[in-house]
Amino acid sequence: MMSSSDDNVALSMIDGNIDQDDDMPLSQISSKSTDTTSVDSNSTEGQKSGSKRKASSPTGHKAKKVKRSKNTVKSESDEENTPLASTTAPPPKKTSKKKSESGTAKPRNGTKKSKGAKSTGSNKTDAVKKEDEVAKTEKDPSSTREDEEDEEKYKWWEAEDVDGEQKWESLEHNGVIFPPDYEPLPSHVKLYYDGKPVDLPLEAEEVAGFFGAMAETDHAKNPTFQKNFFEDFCKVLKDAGGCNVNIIDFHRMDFSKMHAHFEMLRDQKKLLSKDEKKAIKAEKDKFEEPYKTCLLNGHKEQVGNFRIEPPGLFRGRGAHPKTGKLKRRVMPEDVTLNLSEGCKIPEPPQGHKWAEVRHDNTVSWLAMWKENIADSFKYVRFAANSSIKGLSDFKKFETSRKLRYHIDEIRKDYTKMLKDPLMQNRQMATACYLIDIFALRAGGEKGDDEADTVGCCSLRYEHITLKPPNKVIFDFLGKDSIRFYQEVEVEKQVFKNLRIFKKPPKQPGDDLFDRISPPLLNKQFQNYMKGLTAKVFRTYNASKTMQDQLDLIPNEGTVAEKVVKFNAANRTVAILCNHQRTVSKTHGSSVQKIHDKLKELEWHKIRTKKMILQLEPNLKTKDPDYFEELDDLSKEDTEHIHRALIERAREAARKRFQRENDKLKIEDKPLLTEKDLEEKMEKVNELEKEYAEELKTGKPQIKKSVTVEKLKSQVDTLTNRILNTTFQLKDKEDNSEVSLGTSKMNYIDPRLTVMFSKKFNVPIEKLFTKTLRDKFNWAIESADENWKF
DNA sequence: CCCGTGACTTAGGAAAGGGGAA
DNA sequence: TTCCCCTTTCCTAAGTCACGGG
Repeated sequence: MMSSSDDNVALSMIDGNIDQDDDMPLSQISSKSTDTTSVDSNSTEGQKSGSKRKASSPTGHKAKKVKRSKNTVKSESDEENTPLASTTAPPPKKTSKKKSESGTAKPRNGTKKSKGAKSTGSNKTDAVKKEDEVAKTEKDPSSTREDEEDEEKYKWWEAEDVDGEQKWESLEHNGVIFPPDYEPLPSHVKLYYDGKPVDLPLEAEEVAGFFGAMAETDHAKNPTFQKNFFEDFCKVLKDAGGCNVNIIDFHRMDFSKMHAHFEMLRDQKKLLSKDEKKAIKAEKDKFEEPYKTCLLNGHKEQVGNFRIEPPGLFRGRGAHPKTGKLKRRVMPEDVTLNLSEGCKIPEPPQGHKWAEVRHDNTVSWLAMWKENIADSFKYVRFAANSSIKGLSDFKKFETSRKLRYHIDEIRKDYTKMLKDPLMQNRQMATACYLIDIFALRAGGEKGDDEADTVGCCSLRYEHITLKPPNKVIFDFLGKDSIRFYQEVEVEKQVFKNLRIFKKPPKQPGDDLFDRISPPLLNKQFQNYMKGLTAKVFRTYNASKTMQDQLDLIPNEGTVAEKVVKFNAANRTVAILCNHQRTVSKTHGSSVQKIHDKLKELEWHKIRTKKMILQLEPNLKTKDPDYFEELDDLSKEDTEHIHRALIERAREAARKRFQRENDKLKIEDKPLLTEKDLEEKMEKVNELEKEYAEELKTGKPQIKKSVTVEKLKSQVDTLTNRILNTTFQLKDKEDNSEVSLGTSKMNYIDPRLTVMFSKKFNVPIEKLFTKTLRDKFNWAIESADENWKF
């Protein structure tokens, strides 16, 4: 499928003379140093040339990653870096913000009015405002900060900025919650092997149980998952002393009894009465209370994940080589706490001790442990509504917002650099283009023991297909193994470059961008603006897109309509960022259901109109438009609807019968008999006959009491419902595989949403859920209807 | 100067909750 | 009022990126 013809031949030379060798994939160059500078990499070359990655499978999956040595091309330094470098015109003003000035300083321009006025008195010296470009004039007496400890939320954005390096002054918390100890299964619930019950030691039973609980999931059917699980299970079993059966083959194990047991437990839980559930919840809440919050600089703040992750089987996403491995139980001895020196240290669980207690105020985690799958750290952190998270979120958006002062120049520069004679620079420019235009992620290198996913810099030969004159088809798995598939048109020069990046001897499995890497890219970006990295482009372009989309919405219509339009704008952003969700298993049927409902509503409406005509036949000539749709439904459709209605009526009758009987049984009264049921059914049968007749004559029966007025109002109601349902259907289909939440939560500057809410008079509750309102409280309180990204 | 480590953001799916239709 | 489905929240995996030490 990689149509080689297009890709490989005739690489029209780019303008400028390009050193032949410069075009050679790095991995092929052996000792010559082409890039003027460098490539003195000979040292490393040896290994490289031999080890180039090959596609290991027809599908083009990588075989193994070889570290590439980046040294090689060192930055062509400076001067020939026309680059993306420097010259950058400094943005207007803006000098102010450096973090360095902790405290004091700054409120450059003030605030937007009013809002602030509410409780706290107004002046926000705050970080938020201070950044505000809108030069409003009010000055701002450096404010008095309130010290009240009001338990109501501490408004960090109205306080002085805090310096960057240090994350907190004081931090006090109650530690973490450990998962409950393993509870052995009842003795009759067992794993079976070759049909025989297995007596497992507790440690192994627990692991078997992890699998048993998920026996019916897709994970459990995945061979890699099974293999990894089985290896770890066998190891645990062996370490625990083995069991009565010699277990050597995963497929001879039978988890069905275990699985049934867990299902039963779940059902049981579901069956608890409302009160019981409530009581359990209350107890749980009470227990968790102390862990939910902590004291940060004297202010109460929420903790995010205060629960240590329970043991289980690792559920990797996509084709993860380690999926199914045992995630071992985390003990207090694995956990490092971080809090203020001198404050009370939370007690570790009975008989245990903490791995370490640290007092590092340059980090923002409360506790940490090492996880055994990827050997990386897990952290207990503040919740999204905390000041620490809020501040860094705010900074993130401010940084991306500043990109607007540089974006023109950046675009100009990379466009120019697309033709640079130096291969590395062309790669750099092309990558910038892709990141900027298609919102690709940076794409760092990944290991063999991770899922094979890519971003910009790690794109490989097989991930793009070129169709002259300038069409590119991207098809690769990105973060979370979500597919990125797009057929797009690109700048002529980008197309040429990509073709060169695929030039032989490159082949499937090879990196397109073999001379650059995210760090290199980011280093260039820093030349334009402090804090500028690849990911900032995603934030910038997402928020910019949102702003532009919102600007197109007319300020009219009902709240519901405006919300729909807002969501449409949101959707544009989500599509830009490729935020997907798997269509729910029930999606197809639920769409079908809405279709059916729609048909039924139409039928109902037509039928009602027919009734009107029966009452007053001359209306048809008076208002032909109104009765135009009378023949819209085919006989088959009508019949189909009739049948569905009848069937539903029967079903309902049966259910009602059942329910009544259940009730009578409890009350110990005589039950209804089959005959009673038949009676009920008889009514339905009559209806059926009525419909059959109606189908023949086309004339519905009319009850005595109806009037034309009543019928007309029924028609109106139906018309409305049809309209609403149609909208609902469209929304559902448009949204079926797009996830709006991720962009709303991470990419769209929340002040845009707040601006929309205020300007369009849409209650913020319609746009932000409770959690998002908490998380973005700073935005809600600081942006007004004129705010601009 | 790497390159591994550490810390932090971003991400989709599962579970829980809640509100509307029957 | 119950039940079901959609929305929200929880969970934790999977990215990005800076930095420090050999």
